[in-house]
Amino acid sequence: MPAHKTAATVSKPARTGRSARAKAGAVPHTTQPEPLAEAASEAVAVDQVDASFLESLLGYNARRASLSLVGVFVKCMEGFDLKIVEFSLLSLVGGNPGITARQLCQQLDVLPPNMVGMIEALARRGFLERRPHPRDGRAMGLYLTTVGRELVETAEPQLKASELASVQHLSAQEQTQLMTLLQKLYR
Amino acid sequence: MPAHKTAATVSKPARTGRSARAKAGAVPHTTQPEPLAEAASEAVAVDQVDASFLESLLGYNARRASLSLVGVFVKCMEGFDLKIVEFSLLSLVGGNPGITARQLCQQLDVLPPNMVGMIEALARRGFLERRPHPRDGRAMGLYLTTVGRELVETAEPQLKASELASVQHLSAQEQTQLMTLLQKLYR
DNA sequence: TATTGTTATACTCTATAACTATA
DNA sequence: TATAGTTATAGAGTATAACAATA
Repeated sequence: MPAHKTAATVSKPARTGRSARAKAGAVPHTTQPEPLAEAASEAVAVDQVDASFLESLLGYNARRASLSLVGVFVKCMEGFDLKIVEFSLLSLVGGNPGITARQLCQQLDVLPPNMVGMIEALARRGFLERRPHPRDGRAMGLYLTTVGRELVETAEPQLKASELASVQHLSAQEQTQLMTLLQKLYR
Repeated sequence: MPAHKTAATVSKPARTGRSARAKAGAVPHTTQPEPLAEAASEAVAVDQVDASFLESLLGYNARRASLSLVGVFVKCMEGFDLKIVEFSLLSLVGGNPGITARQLCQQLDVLPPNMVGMIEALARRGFLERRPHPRDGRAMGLYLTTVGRELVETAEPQLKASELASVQHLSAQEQTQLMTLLQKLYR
């Protein structure tokens, strides 16, 4: 079952600063019905937003980091007029000639009804084609066309380069560590 | 401007293995019109999907790691019937009494028209309330109700605990390194 | 009986235009 | 003139149900 559907939680760089939370008084754990943190109906203004709790969450940071890299990905694929999922699909077909729609659904976490249009659109653009599956009469194998192959062979190294450029401020060791730690999180 | 809109690229654990790509023959960079990688109309079957290129991308790994933690987040918030963005909103209001809808939009990367319903829904559920802004007649300051505060004060530590439990297979040093490296990616 | 691909459709999320009240 | 909040609406993404053909 899909693990997406996880909209906005993170976006712009958040300011540090303790203004508002300090003003409200650290929210004690004691159960005092009165006084409330902000009196009866006091109205105050927030100058600098304090997002320190969210920023302390690993998930928050992982999501922001992911969005940052997704941005690199998106920008790079714009030149090819491909969405991330479309590029990923073509890359998988390129690496797995004869792959079925069902297998792509599992890899890309796309439901079968939503995969249909995606494949058809890419086929209409001349990037891939369907052939009967050799062993399963229900399924269709997917293959890159020559144009599709050229696209993937151009896009893949370009993407790697963009990604590398975007993490140039990390040392080689840090890049390796990061990759290792990320994989530890989900594998 | 929002940085989302980045659907499926990643999901289930991908198998390692070189089956299909090896069979297709490493896709040489030379421009030989014939033979194509998969002959004229050869149909082959893919047994084990090879996602090694995608897996070599930092963005792919970051997204999968993020989705994994988002899963922890979602599961933890289910008990409170809160979406991630709703919890984040309440947490921000808790830490920033008097925060405006506009400030929340910037923090959470939600567009103003979409913020309206979210705030109203949480207000209707009795978690927060609006009061006139002390200095800006156009704006409304947001404040947690007592119920809302209790919710946040219960949910926040519970979330921290869930997150910690989900990364128990990482050493304390690795957890710190990971946090640092993630922040280096987007800050 | 279970699975692949497919259609139709509903629901959620995200985005744009435009209006009002105030700064 | 610009901004905060709001309404209406369009669009993209994601979800379920159901069907035909094949396993």
